[in-house]
Amino acid sequence: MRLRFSRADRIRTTKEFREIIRGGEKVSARGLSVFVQRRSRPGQRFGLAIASRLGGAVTRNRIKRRLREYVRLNRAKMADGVDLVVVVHRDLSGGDPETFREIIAGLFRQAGLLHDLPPHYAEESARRSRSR
RNA sequence: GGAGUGGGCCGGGUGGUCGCUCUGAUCGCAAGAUCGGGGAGGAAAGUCCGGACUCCACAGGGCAGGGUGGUGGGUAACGCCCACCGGGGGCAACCCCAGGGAAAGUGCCACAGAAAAGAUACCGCCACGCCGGCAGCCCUUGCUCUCAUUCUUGUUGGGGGCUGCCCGCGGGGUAAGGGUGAAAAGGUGCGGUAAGAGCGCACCAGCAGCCCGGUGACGGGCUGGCUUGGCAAACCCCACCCGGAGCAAGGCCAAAUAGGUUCCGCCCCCUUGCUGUUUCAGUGAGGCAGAGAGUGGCCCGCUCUCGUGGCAUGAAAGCCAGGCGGAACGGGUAGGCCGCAAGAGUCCUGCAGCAAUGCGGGACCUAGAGGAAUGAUCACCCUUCGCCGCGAGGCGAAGACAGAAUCCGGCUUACAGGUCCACUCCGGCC
RNA sequence: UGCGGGGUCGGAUAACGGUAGUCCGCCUGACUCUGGAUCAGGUUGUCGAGGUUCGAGUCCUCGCCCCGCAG
Repeated sequence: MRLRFSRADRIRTTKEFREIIRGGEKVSARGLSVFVQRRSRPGQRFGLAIASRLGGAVTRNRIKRRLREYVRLNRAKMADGVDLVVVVHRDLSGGDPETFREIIAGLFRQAGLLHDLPPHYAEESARRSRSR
């Protein structure tokens, strides 16, 4: 499986965001929240939201890009048939990428979305499958 | 070499892998795939000004409101830029200035001070007049000294006059002085005067007129009368500018649901009492074929409601209104597409101009997202710092401010570090 | 995108352009066996940078931050 994350995989309208946040199940940990709405159709869709008081456009974009990169590399191991909205309330732009990944993986595992291996194994297997 | 002033440029590089997005070609019914190409900034920022563009409004002008404010030029326009003038700062290069009007009017100037602006004001100074006191001199008179005396001496006895000084009062002159204040009625000096005063004179500051230079702000010279506090980023006056809203502008396509307009169809049957009374209409009761609602798990049953109203007519047809069902049309919401990337464009260059800039010539095409792309990772190099090492070098860390959202011209603010040019001052050497 | 309002001690809130107050808090002392209450004294502030003015919390310009409104 190719590791992609394109426009069709994103939640793109205010109405859908509101629906998922209103009706979804909420799990929070370490400055992050995720709202989960289960769907009957297959596939996952993600909406990423960064609180505007966390900083300027540069820091918010940095957080969002890191988050998106994590989702791109790891969504194959995550539950199917869900819509997710991930909300960031804390500035995670500092610090090294490894701890950032651990924080997100912890949240997803707590929400019961990530059934698989710990994150560094996931990284490792991803790299192996790439080189293969 | 040191210190500084003004201006320009850059602001990590190369390669590999995995992605995102736009686009060209090919393949594919489509989803998409393959190959090729493009993909943040000097401030993209703040949104402080000015335009382009779009829609609305509009005969012309004014008021209100807002903005700008030395002069000349540049520009599509500006609160921007250039040059110059005036003022201020710096030894200098150079920098800073909302820099029109205070004699149109209103207002304010705390504390202190006589007074903060109408100087008929207060204190003071000055001469004059009056009252009083003191001192000196003179006149007169009493007493005394003396044997005596009109003389002389003495007298802190009385009266009068003159002069000087002092206190008070009166009506005048004066604006020199008043030490407070951020600021004091042009300043300094000489003359002058009862005392004084631009009262007169010289210089300085300022004002007005004339002449000369300059497009002009203004500068220089001469002459004159002697003179006007500050604040307009207080109200205000003057000159000039401004129609309003904004790409979520605006245009096109266009579901579902509700509503609008038009058209078509349907709005009933049986028995019987009463009223008008030919059919028929109204009204009441029943039948229970039909529709709807409620109830019971369903068929079915039970209960309730509906099964038109008006005009017109001898009557029907008809017309108007209403209800139900169906079709079409238009507006419009979600959503989609356009607006939206060839432009006051970028680079090189000639001419005009002190310059801003203008007029030409040549070459080039350079982001286009929309809950919002431009990222992640690895290796090598570059810069800086720390540690180790005598050293060559090794290890580790860091690499500014910041992210397009219709576009453009400015302003302002943020910014590690690097680099280039011109100029000024100081020191040294030749 | 276009508007509007506002930043004053630790908190709340006043102040014509003229000495920055008031309440709560905090500290010290008095009172009390101690604490509380009470009384007296003290502490700390105009969002930042420029400008106008003799003088700025107040007026002007620029910046920073907060809150709100409209589509």
